[in-house]
Amino acid sequence: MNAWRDIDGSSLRPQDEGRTVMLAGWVARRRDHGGLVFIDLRDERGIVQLVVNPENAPEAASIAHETRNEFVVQARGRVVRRAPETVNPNMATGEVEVQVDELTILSRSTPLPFQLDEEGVDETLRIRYRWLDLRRERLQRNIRTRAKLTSIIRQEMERDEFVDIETPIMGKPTPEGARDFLVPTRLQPGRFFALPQSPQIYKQLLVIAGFERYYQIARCFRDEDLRADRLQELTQLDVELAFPDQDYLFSLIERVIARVWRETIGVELETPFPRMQWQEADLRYGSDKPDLRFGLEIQDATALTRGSEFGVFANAKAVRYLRVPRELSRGEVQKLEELAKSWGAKGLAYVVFRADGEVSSPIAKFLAQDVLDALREPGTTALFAADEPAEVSRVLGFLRLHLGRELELVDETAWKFLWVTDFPMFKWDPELERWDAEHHPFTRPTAESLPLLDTDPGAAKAIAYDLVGNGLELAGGSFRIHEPDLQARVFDLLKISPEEQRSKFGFLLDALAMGAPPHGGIASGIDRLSMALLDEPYIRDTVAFPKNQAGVDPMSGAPTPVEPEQLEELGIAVVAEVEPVEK
RNA sequence: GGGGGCGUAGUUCAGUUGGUUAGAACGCCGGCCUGUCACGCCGGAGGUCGCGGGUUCGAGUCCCGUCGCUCCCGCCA
Repeated sequence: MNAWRDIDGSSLRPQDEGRTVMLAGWVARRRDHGGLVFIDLRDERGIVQLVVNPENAPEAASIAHETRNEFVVQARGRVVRRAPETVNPNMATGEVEVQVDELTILSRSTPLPFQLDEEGVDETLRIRYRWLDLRRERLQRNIRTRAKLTSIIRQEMERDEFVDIETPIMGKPTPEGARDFLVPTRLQPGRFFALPQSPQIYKQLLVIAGFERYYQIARCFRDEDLRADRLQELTQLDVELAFPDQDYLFSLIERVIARVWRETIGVELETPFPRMQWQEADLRYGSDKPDLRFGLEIQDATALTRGSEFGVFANAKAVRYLRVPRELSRGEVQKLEELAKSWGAKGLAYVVFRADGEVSSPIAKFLAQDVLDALREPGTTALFAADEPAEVSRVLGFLRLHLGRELELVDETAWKFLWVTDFPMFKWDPELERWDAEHHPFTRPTAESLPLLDTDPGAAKAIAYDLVGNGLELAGGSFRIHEPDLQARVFDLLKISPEEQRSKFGFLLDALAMGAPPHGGIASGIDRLSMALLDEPYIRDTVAFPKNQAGVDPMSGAPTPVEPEQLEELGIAVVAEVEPVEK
């Protein structure tokens, strides 16, 4: 517990008895008793109790009945040591109280729209009155810890001589990736800047420009749907360096994270973090960000069920299963199947191996005895997905996470970090009938994968990596292509025409052609890192002024319609139906 | 774009198979008590049950629509 301090910054301690002090803060609680008024005064460091004789300070009595309102008062008084028997160890107020000689109300408060000690308050209300919500202890902790986090990041980055360089917020729309937020401009009516989804191209240009070690704590914007762990406006540590070395880059990030964990929450992380290739993560966990706080790994049964009479198994490219360490009821499995279907599964086959040796399953009769024997593990349920390998991975990956939570398999006390490496270069987009960059179009293929770009792009691997912590993607990066001809080949694969390449990335291609060193980097979402660090289920509570899930700020009302004159200047006509501007 | 959950007092919530005047706690207002600290005691104000429509003798409750919030899928290089 931090000590309460005098307005001059010195601490208040029992040995200060008799000292005259001046205090200012919020009234957290007040009571009156024995002709005295007791006020719990709160500042950012803690709570101290003021004892006021209303004869000395009539203002204290005037706030007598409003027990929850947040008055701001200033008080002058003497420090009094409290008799040990009068100190309630459960109470926030400590060994010291202040006998007040003079009390001034600096600021009054209306009744609050919600109480600060109440849980589960409607989020719209919390964001609308964010200045109140932020007074809560948990939010104070979150925002202050986040500040500590960015401070440590800067110290560590600068220790390794990375240079902090700002890049434009108003830039060029990006054809790949997320939807852009657009910014019109009066000087060029009808044209738009885009807010950066990341400073990707700028950071490459900076390294090409001779800043061999660049970093920035950058704002990024993506006009996509929000989630409990996703914001539209996010902050990331952005890092790029020339002549990159993956081991160095990993150790740099590990050093930052280990120090943050140690100095903010007192947790000693073991470094270096383990590494796992993407393919292994996909097979064992059905995810590129596996949560290693529990087992329940995906098992393969493709070969085993190849000759099965069960057509779904016999014909599927992949048959895999999760072994649930329980005998699930039919109702439970049905619920799981519905979930699996909502994730795109065609069905969910299951076999319950009862503790007594019995097998209960609608598909058991189609499975040969030796197959059942091979799978048998009494007291468990095997849940099967059979489909294309990618589909099976996806569905079982979701199912694994769901079961981990549902069956409380997750070790909530654990910190499980790992690097996922060797991502594929591309994934096939069946709708657009073209390859899509798994990471981004500037990602460097591994040397071994270069020949595959022509023969089998789907098998090509990238020098790309993610840092995963407790199932959250906490950082991601890659080495970049620094040869213009290789970059053009990758653009070709992504079906970006030469004309498009020129118009959209001409400046990058030009820069690559003028002596670009090998380079690469990493970016780490500060919001999500804070979320992991603080064990916050909602990323919004790591941000001082978040927007709601609809991307609206209930506090200011933004975004709002604008005056017709403003649109006129910008050369914009709005076709959406919106309420006119509120005056 | 799709699916789930929620919407009742300022706040958090309860509200039975549809049935008198819709409740509790906290907060707020008034009074009392008086070294209190989740203070206590007495009293009071406060509700378009999100909105619209329907079924019914009767709807907070059932049905349809709609809006808002939230969680998830898609999407997020």
